[in-house]
Amino acid sequence: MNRTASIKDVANHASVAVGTVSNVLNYPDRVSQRTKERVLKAIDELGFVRNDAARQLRAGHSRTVGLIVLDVGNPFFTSVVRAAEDAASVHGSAVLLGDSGHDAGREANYIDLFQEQRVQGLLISPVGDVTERLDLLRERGVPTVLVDRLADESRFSSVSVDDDAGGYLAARHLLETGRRRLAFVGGPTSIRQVSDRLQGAQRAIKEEPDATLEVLASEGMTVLAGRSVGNMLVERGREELPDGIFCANDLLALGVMQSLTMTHTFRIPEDVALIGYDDIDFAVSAVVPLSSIRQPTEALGRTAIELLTGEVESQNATHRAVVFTPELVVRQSTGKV
Amino acid sequence: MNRTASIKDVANHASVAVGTVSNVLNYPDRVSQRTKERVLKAIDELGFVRNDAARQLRAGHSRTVGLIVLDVGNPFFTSVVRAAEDAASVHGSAVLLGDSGHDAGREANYIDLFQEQRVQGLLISPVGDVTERLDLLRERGVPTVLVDRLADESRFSSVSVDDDAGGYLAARHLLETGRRRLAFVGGPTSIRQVSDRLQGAQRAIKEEPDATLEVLASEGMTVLAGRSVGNMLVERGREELPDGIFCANDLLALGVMQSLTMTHTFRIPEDVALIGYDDIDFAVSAVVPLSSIRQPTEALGRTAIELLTGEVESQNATHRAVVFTPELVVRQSTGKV
DNA sequence: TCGTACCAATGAAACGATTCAAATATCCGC
DNA sequence: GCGGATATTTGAATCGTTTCATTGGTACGA
Repeated sequence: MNRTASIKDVANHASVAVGTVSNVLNYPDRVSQRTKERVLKAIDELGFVRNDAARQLRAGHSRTVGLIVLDVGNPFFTSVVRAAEDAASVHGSAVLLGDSGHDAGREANYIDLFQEQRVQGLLISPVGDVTERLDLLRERGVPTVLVDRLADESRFSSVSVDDDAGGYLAARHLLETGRRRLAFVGGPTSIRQVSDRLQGAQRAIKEEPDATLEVLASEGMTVLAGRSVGNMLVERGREELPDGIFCANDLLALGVMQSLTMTHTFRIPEDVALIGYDDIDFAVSAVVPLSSIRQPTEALGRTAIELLTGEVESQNATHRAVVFTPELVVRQSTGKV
Repeated sequence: MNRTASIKDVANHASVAVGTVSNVLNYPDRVSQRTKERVLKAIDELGFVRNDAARQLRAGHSRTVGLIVLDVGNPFFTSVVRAAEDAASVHGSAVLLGDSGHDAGREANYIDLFQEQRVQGLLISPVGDVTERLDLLRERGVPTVLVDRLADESRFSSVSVDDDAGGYLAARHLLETGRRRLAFVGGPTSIRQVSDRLQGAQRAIKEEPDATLEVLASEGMTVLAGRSVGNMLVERGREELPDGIFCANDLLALGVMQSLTMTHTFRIPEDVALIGYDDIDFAVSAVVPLSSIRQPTEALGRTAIELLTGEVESQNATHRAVVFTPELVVRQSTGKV
């Protein structure tokens, strides 16, 4: 088997020194036209491909950035990943993607792997409290940016989305379309996102003296959990029904929608308005297109890379915690009555 | 800034030779207990982390495998990726993931990147016809396995799922539950998956003399496309309605289901049975839980890695095209009447 | 005491790229 | 045709690891 050609083989084949070949690759202007052509021809004929390991050994660092997310299957992260890849490629870096799947062990494996790869920096949506691990990384010169988690600015930079603001936005929208007896569906409240969104909603309610907010705890954040909450509402009957429902994510909202429409008891949005959170692809193609709160995932990914690049370039850059504000997407499910 | 410690620093700190440190790392049995302890202590104190670039430069190859998929957001691929990662880690390799997003340019970038990284091999779900590119790779000693595409066994190994068999399975199931006037929804037929699944369905129909299959072309494979087909069926009225519908994917099926149930004109499965394809997460939580055809994604990912590992180890292994058979998942939407 | 095994530890060479000081070639004006 | 400036090319040194032939020690039997 013919081992892949090295820069030395190219140099021999083109009858030049190895340094010249390297210059053709990295500083084409330093090389005369004639020589350049000869070298490029040799590269082509031998099918030469740079060996990144040697490059990076000499350079002392790689041109890659590590990114560890909780779940690549989650559209939220998929979108963040894509934006990060695009932003990184602008800086001439590639992204090494790791999926921890909410598993601290897998997460640790990726951190180790990325350290061995000498990534320039790490973007991580951490499973639990890994700040100690990350402190260690930082001491070793691997800057880290937390994704979708607010960080103590004295230690790390971070990019996150303001869930309280999102909750406010959703509730405020229901109020502005004339609803007064609101309900919040979500759970368990131990999930930070759930409690923050609820808190935002409560803040909006306080601004309207005649408005009320009832909290309906769900068992998880799935379609089925939403459906059982919905069934419960249907049994209550028209008198007791809220006129606006805010679900902590779109899956719950779709479940609630199924219960309400399936039994033909209530109409959306005439009898009750419904709004979700996350703006997943399905929201637009629900039976009644679902209003939702969209998170600026592209901005998250892009900004994460930019913060990281900043820290890579100047070692003692101060850290920044960037918080994005989500956006209201109005569809038929919260239409005016 | 204190540069990360090298094996040389560890050797000095522990007063041993570099070779000994290397042995502690790679062949612990060759080193005496006392020395091993001293070295490990030094490693710990200096926070030494292996430099993978140097390792791989010396070794001549990396311990990574490249995997390029069409869309990481697609649950099908997400699952394949996860299985591949797990299988690779058993072999002590890591997976570098690339998302081409159906874009030939991005795909080419990843191929280049992975080649520079000297991946051991490449798993790819190709955008178009990249067999020429891949032939080149093969010549340069980078074995390649095609994923979700049947390959000419004389050139490449591949793992794929038998869509014809899946189509047969779906139609056969409808027939076995007593349906006779079937409809196939899907399009455009230029998509191989669509035509294969249709072909399988037609095969099943031929086995039942009194059964018919009508083909309803859809504009794409989305929920909305399904809904417009569904609306068309509703307008036809009860006389003309098929009693079993097979949709080329679950999104279409969900759209059809919305149309039929939303108008309260027809009941599923009493008036018409409905089956989809892919068994996405949503299938189970549809208004009427959707029967579907599940593809063995874990087996795909695992087998892809195994085929690749085989080719990595013995250069001139013969190629194999492994075709998996999908599986029927019965839920309420095709219940017996 | 010597010879033979065997076990541990050593350290130079190699992997393939980049860098940079030094050597050489080319060009210009006179 | 020359001096000096500039442009091009050269090749040894370097990055951090693994490998492996060699050396140094220790134990044992004769």
